[in-house]
Amino acid sequence: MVSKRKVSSFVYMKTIVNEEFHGKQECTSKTRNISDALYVLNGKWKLPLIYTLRESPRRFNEILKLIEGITPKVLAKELRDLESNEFIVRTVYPTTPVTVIYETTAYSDTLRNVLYELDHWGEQHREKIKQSIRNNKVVADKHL
Amino acid sequence: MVSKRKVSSFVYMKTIVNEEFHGKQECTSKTRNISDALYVLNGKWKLPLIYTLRESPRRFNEILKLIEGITPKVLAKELRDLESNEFIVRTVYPTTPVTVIYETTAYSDTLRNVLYELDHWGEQHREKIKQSIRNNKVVADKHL
DNA sequence: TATATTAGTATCCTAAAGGAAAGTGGTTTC
DNA sequence: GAAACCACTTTCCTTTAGGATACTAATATA
Repeated sequence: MVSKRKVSSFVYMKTIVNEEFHGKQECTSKTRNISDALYVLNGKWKLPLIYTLRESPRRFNEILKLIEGITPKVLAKELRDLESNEFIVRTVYPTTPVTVIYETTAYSDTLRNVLYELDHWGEQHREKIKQSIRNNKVVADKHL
Repeated sequence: MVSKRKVSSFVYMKTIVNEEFHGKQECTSKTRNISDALYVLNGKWKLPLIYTLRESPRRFNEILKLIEGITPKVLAKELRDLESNEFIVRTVYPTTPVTVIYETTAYSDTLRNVLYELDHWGEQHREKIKQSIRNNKVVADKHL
């Protein structure tokens, strides 16, 4: 009845593959965790996508309207990436027209605190930028 | 809105639930914070850099050795970016040869929780990946 | 027959990120 | 006079991210 796309499991992590890279060096071990996290989460869309899909499972065109500015090509690619890293699951229901539901896995729940802190920080950051603009300081920002 | 399409009751339910409990306006405003945060923090180096500079003020060549893989050109650019966003301060001491110290501002301290959660998540993520490799779940990838 | 809907692809393109390798200028030490 | 140190800069190059626009197949509705 429903079909799920076959995915080739995880992407190797650069830091694991390149053992000579991080390895036993004490100095880099402190930033290694953050670099590893960024390696799978980096980019403009992945975290916002996980955030909205964690709120609720959604369909392709629904996400397109929800995530402001994303194009179908980019969305399809990001969803494939997230699926291959087991953050989301794609399920096809054979309705007419077809229905495809994307929903987060339990693994996405481990990002809960990361998302919460980024959400919180982003909000106060925008407030700071607004304040800077009022004080005639010029700082680049995305939303006004 | 209720769809006239013939869908399984499962999907039909979800669509209604989505519309009633997760309005579109609300959702986009929530991902906006995260997008705003990513706008200034995105990239391979910024968060690892803030992390190490929050540990201790450091000199240019010191950072170069500490952050594995970064080149002087990229480091100089990233430091300029972080400075312009008021995450760090650059101070020149007229020694011979010249000494340049980079240190974080109080504003970088607002990223404390974000960094802590990313650090924590990255560590457990790497453990998960290692486990997957031991279980032979991983298929070859371009980074090999 | 014409149109709409679904979940995407296909093509083409630009800008930005990132990287390798060498060089710079001022000063001090050997 | 040569070499080394520091904090970068310069040049050239490749890769990746992201975006605009158009298009597809299958079905259903008007």
